[in-house]
Parts: sequence; C-alpha cells; structure tokens
Amino acid sequence: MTGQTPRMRQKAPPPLEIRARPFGRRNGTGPAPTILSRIEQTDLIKIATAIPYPKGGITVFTEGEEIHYLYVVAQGALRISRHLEGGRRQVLAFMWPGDVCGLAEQGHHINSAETLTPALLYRIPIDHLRRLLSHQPRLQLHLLAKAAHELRAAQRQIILLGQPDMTSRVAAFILDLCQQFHYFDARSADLRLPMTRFDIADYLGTTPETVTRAFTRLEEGGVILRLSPKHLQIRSMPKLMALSR
Amino acid sequence: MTGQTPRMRQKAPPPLEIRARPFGRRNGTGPAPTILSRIEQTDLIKIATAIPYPKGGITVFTEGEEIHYLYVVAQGALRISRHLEGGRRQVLAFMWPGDVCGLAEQGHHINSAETLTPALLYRIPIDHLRRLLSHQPRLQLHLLAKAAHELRAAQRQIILLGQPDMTSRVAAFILDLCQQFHYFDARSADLRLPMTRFDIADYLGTTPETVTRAFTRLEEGGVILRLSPKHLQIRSMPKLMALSR
DNA sequence: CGCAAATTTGAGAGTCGTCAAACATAGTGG
DNA sequence: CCACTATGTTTGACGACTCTCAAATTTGCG
Repeated sequence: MTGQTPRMRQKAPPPLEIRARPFGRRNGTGPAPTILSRIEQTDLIKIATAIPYPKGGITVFTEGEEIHYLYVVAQGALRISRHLEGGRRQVLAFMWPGDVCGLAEQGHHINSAETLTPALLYRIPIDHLRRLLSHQPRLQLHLLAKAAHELRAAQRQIILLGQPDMTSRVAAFILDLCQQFHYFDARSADLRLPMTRFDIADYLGTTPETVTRAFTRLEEGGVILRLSPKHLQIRSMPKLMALSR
Repeated sequence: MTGQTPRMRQKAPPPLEIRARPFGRRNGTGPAPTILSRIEQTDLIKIATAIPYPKGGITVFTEGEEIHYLYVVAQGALRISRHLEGGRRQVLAFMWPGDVCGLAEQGHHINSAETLTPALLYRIPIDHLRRLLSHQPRLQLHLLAKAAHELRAAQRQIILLGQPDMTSRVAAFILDLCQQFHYFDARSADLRLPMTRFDIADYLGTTPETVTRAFTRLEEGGVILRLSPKHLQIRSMPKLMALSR
C-alpha cells in the first residue's frame, strides 16, 4: 500500500460541450481532474454522499449486484474488472479522481470495482439521479461528456492491447500512468504504481511474469529504473514514447 | 463484395432508460436494432439527411478532419479505425445498423470510418444537434444510452483482446458477429463476414495469417465450416461458446 | 525481527509474427 | 463468354517471444 492521500486540485473548468476542446493530449487520460470540480458545481453534489474507503483492496461493488449508486472517484484509485468463465480476470480500467464508474452498466453491475489505495468516493443514488436527469439538460451533457471520456479511455486500451509486443504494451501503459499527476511527479520523474503486477497483467492481457520481464527489459534499455516494485523512475521519456507506439 | 442490401427490421422499442433492461445478452452486441427505430421517433430524424454509400470501401470521415456531422448507421456495416505511428492500424469497432459514430470524438475526428458494404447513413449536423440537445432531455438520454452502448461494446472488445489464445479470440469474434442478424441466419447457421482477414486481424491485434490459421483450426475442430472466405457456417454453437471464454 | 505475500528469475514447450510462395476469387476488358 | 489481373486467402518454414511451472529472492507489514 502506498499510503498516499492525494489531494484534488482545481482548474478553470472548460466550456461544457461535448466537442469543445481542440485536441486531447496525445495518449493522455483526458480532462479527468477538471471534471471533479465540475461535479461539485452541479446539483449532483447535493444528492451525493462522500464515502471513505480507508485502505486498498476494498470492494465497492461486484458484478451481478443490483445497481443502486453511481460512483465518482474523489481521491485514490480503483480497479474495474470482470471475471470470465475460464477463471481469467480482465481488468477493464483503472479509475482516477474525476472518473465515473458504472455508466456502461444497466440494472445489474456487469463489472466489479475495488479500491487500489485508500479512496474517497462520491456515491449518488441512481433513483435520485434519474429524477434529476429528466429536468437538467446541463447535467445530462455532463454525464454524456463523461461517457465519451470513458469511451476514449476504452479505445486507448484497445490500442494498447492491440500491440503484439509486450514491451511496447507495458511502455504504453507506463506512459498512460504518467498522466495521473497524483502518482507521477514530472520534475523528479518518479512514478508510483498503486497496482500489483497481477493487476497490470490482467489489464494488459498477459501474465505477471511477462510484465516483470518487460520491466526488466525497459530497465536494461535505460528507459526506467525500478527503485522498488511499485516505485519507478522514468529515465528517458523520449525512449518511452518511442517504444509505446 | 457481398452485394447485400440488408433491410432494417423493427421491434417494439424498450423503455427509454439507461439502466432499464434486466441483463444484456451474453456476449451480445446489445439492443442496436431497436435504437434505429427510436432514432426515427425522435426529432433527430428531422435534421438528419440519409446519405447512400453505393459500395464498400468508401471513406465516411478521416482522422484529423474537423467534425461536422454525427452519423447513425441505417443499413450496411462500417469499420472504425485509427492509424498508429508504427504504420500499424487498429480497428476499433465495426458498426452496424443503429450504431452511432463519433460520440467519443471532440472537435476533430480521431478515428476514420469506411464502409465495408453498401450502406445508408443518417448524417446529422453537429451544430443543429447541439442546439437541439440543450432543449431536449429525451434526446440527450437517448445519446447517453448510445454512448453507454458503445462503451459496453468497447469493453467487450477489451475482453476479446485480453485472450492470450488467438483461436479463442477469433471464436469470440465470430460469436459477436452472430448477434448481427443481418449477417447471421440463425436457422441455417450461415454467417456472412463483410470484412476481410486484414480487417479482422487489425481488429484482433494480430496478422491475417494468424486469423486464417485460427479459422483453419476451428474448421478442423468441427466448430465452423468455410463455404467461402466470407461465408461461414456454424457447425457447433456450443463448441464456439466454449472456446470463446 | 519474522512471516506471508509479491516479485523476480530460470528452463522448456508451444504459439505467434515474419517472410515467402501457392492458390482462389472477383472484377475487368477483350 | 472467357481470359486476365489484382486482390485477398491459405499454407509452409523458421526464429522470437510468451505461457507455464518452479524456485529463489525481495518486499512490506505485524
């Protein structure tokens, strides 16, 4: 456990439009942090309850469960996964402050969510939300923008998984993580990984051993340095970006 | 080219809610066909223009282009792809009647879309749409539901790409195609593939040769029969489902 | 400090990507 | 109508990589 208590940061909210923004950051995880502040500007916050999760490894919801709430990450990180018939587990996404869980689900959860670190989540009763939605076009646009954001994130992962070469996949994964400023310090180039090798493997569709070997190769290539299993230092961002294509 | 001219079929539209429906079909492509009829019930149709694309291989839009329209597939099939730096192409999705393109894009297209077959698309000017959206909560909910649907589709593909075994990937892909009733006749178990081996390979993150080898193995295992490269017959649906896990 | 869990490394079998060539198909023009 | 051609598909061979199983090592926590 990293024991981080990431604080949220505020930015000037961009205009509330779907198409707005000129261009997303290359490989960026998008405008997640700004969304949080927006959530707090909307009426959503009035019906939301902030729920603290004191440590990592806590289940937020499980696949099959009936849906009662929509969750918005305020602090910390989540793992969204689905258990497949063969016993395999696919990690569909990692969620960061500002991300919304459960938009693609209907009636019952099809995915599970667990905390990776201590976390704070906004919990919004679905019934209230539905009532609010029918009268608040702004709120709907907001959610639509969130859904579009999640969709872009999913597309990034599809591209990631499309890489045949595992070293490239891991490189692209690390690069994506570098967009999470709570876990990446751009000045010192220090990157904290809140998840295990198993999580990474299940996210990238491979095994923990192969992930480790990819890390080893990246280290040998002078791309990264492993200060500890969950604490990396990016030695060469250009090399990382070259690899992740 | 298959030369198909698929007609659309109407169903009773389900209630217009995000969470509605009890449970999505296993591995299903979701409620796509019903959406079409809904599109036609909304005011969306009033500002939409039906554009015919007489054959496959026509570009609808290209990445980098400014966004002017939102597209809804009325008939035919589309390929959504992105060209990566290494010269690789990732096919992000195939789109079928009722599917909406461009929900995850902002300002400029980040993906390209081409027809796989002759197609008919509804083209909706983005400016008009935006004006309409600000006053029509129902329409927004509609789009939100569409975005959620696309997200689920993306998650299915993530799970698909997570399969380490290529035969399973192809099996899961075929199973997904069987949900497209314009291309799959459940009675005769005939399945038409509107896309090439290259398209399938770029969708599954592999090469055309490997896709072919997977087809060969499936045929040897009595799962499918290749009547022609783009015309399959499902010999054993249970085997197909067992493989695709 | 000690222990359980996670990570890393090693060895062998199988699979995939690459390159190359044979084959089939569809569309074209004579 | 048929031959021709370009495109798409299938098969083969080989090297590289990944998965599996196993063991050694390190880490993090009580």
